[in-house]
Amino acid sequence: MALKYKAPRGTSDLVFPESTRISSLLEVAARILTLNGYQLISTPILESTELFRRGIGEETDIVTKEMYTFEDQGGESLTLRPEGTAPVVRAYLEGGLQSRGLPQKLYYMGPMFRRERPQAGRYRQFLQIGAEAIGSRDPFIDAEIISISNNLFKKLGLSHYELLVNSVGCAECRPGYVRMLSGFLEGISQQLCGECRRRSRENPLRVFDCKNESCREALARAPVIGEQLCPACREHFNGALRHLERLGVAYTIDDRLVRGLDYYTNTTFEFQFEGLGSQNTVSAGGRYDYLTEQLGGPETPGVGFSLGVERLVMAVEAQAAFPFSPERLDVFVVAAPGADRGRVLDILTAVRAAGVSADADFMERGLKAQMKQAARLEARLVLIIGKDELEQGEVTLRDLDRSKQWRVPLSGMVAELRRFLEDGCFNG
RNA sequence: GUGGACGUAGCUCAGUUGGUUAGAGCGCCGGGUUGUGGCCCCGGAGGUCGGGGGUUCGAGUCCCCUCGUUCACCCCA
Repeated sequence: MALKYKAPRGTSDLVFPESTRISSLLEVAARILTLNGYQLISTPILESTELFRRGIGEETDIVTKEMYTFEDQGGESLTLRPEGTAPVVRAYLEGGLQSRGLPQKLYYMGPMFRRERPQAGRYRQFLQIGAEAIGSRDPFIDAEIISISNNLFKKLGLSHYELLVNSVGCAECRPGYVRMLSGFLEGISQQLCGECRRRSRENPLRVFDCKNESCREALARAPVIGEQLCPACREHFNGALRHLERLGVAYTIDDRLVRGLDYYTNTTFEFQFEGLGSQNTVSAGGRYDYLTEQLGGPETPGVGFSLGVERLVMAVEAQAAFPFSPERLDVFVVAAPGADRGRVLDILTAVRAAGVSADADFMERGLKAQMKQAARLEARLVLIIGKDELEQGEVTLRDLDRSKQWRVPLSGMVAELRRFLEDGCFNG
């Protein structure tokens, strides 16, 4: 209990069976992504600090107080990645991926790091699955990006969630809107909570996140971005919505939906779930048409999403029985009196070589304890070898689920194992 | 960064108005005579009661500090 070493705050160890659940979730996600033409990209967990400062925005919470930043021995400032989009765009530029043709459709899975106070659904190291489509401005690809999360949720049997979408405009229309909103906020500042007054100055769009009743009332008549979009943005947004409808993805327009990262333009979206506590966004993202330039590249549009795997797991646990069962051990080899360890090793090796998973006792336990171990591991079969079997050139197989056992000649052992594991019964 | 709740065996928890060697269930290890798991019975290992300080003849029980966990705010995946 008073252990000296513990996992750092906000991090955790993933052990069986959670570890296998996560890996099958990742597999399902990868399949869907691949099905949609996205290819895996893996970028370093470490990037130059400047990449995030420029990419995410100097004034964002992430950059100002949540990054794990340090100087390495050479005096270079590095940061544990707090998100995946900026690194992927950096890799796109650095690797000259545009020469492979556009759009580049890339996905990633891996840990992200943010130094926040942990709570339900929020960790300092967390897993994200994300995808980026770089090079296309077509609203169809916005819809595709959004539908991928939706497909994954459906595949996992999830239903109690809501997709919120909005458009935050572009360099043409957003500044005008922000000025209008600021003006409005000044007028009603008396009615706002201290927190909202601070936000009015620093990041006006965020006032819409306030849960305070009186603030919400005061904001009821606030100008809304949807009404201030320039014609191009309006058309783009409508296009994305039409495509979503065609894809059968249900959405709700939330004209107060604002995302925290500076790079978003046009389409933004969030999938919110019931029953997850206060961190209920499982997947979110949007378009970022200026990010590439921001990072020193040519003007290139892009759109993407990122999905919190731990939150996804919470959603699955809250709503559905987990749709995947872990793979069982096929065979546990038990040494009965008369069989030495060499024999066990020979059989183990032969069975494994045949592609059948197998394990055995490594604690020098007695027969009974070995049986117990086999049961604990939920092996489908126990293979017993002892004096009798050796004398007759056979092995005993025992079906733990049905408590039935039978003998087969050593020469036909592998074939019988395969037959049993396929048919699931002892008598073919 | 702010606030609330909680910290007793690997896990879930008991622990009476502060009183002698700190308990249960589950789990783990072993046994219940010949080579067989799950049920049952018996036995065993395992705790500086998160840590430090204080009050007291005496503290798991009271007080202070500290660390940690957790939930919420903030923010976000």
